[in-house]
Amino acid sequence: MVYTIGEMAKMLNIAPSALRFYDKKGLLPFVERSQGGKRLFQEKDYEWLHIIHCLKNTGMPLNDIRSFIEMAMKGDETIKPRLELFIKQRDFIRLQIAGLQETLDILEFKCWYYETADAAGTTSVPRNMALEDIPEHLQKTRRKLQHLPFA
Amino acid sequence: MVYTIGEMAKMLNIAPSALRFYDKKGLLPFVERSQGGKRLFQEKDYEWLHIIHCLKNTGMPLNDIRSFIEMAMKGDETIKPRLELFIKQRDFIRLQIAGLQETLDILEFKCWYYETADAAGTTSVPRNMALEDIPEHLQKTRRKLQHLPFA
DNA sequence: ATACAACTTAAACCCGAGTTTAAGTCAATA
DNA sequence: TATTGACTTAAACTCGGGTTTAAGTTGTAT
Repeated sequence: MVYTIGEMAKMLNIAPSALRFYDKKGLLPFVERSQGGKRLFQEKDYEWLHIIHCLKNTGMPLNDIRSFIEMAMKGDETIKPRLELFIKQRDFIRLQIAGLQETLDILEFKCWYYETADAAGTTSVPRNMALEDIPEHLQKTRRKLQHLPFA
Repeated sequence: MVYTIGEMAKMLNIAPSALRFYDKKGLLPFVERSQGGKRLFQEKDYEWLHIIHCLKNTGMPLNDIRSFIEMAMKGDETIKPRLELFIKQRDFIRLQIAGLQETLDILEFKCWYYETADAAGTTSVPRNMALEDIPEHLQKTRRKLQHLPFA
């Protein structure tokens, strides 16, 4: 079963122009062409594109994805660099999650803050609330935010 | 205590040009000027900038941050829109974290996969390994990745 | 008073990640 | 065979988020 670029784009739920763009950037060296020059996507290409999608989800730049694809197509001699690339990306994602978790703590505090302010009609109520009157799971964040003002 | 743009930039560990850029985009309406037109950053402005930094960390676009700053400066009449903005951003971050967690699972599987391939000298070893021989915490991800090829 | 570093602005430039446009080709159907 | 819709390319454009450059000003130290 082969697919045109439009069909494949629909299956992936992205624009055909994005696929052409990836191809131009060297991310799709595996895609074959018809006599007339049209791209012919195979089943296996869908899997490649799925991998590309995953890597994109991790925030990996297109250039790095291209390197990975090139390496992966070379076979077993490139196991080590591929491993290193994934380790780097894994560590990067761990950091990203940790950062977002801190941010989420702050946002949850802010939500409580403004819900309380909304109920009271003024931000002075949550702003001046004693630490022990604040919901327990927010107290740690509140202490971290000590040095911050109202906002 | 007031600071010049250069001092403030150093405290925040960003380029002065970034601060001017934020100012131009309307993110710093609170910053005052000297007679000569130089920006004078106050202690409280550091706190504002800290908030901006947090919001940027959440992936909030500068335009949304500007709205937030404008609202926050207006006082109690804008409690509700600020609350809504934070709820929106909190939910967005929750989704972002969930997505990254899935991605991390995949990357951890890939790291194991290539470590095993590296030890064996070929990807065929992890590729053809029976599900029950795979480390337990990776089995779920492996099942999810069933439909994928080698890579 | 002058030099000098650090500031000011507007405008141009850069980057990644695409989208849009223009001009042309392919191939299935009427 | 002519039309039509989906494809092709190169090049221009977009957008967010800045950085760089050029020309000029401030204000402090000598």
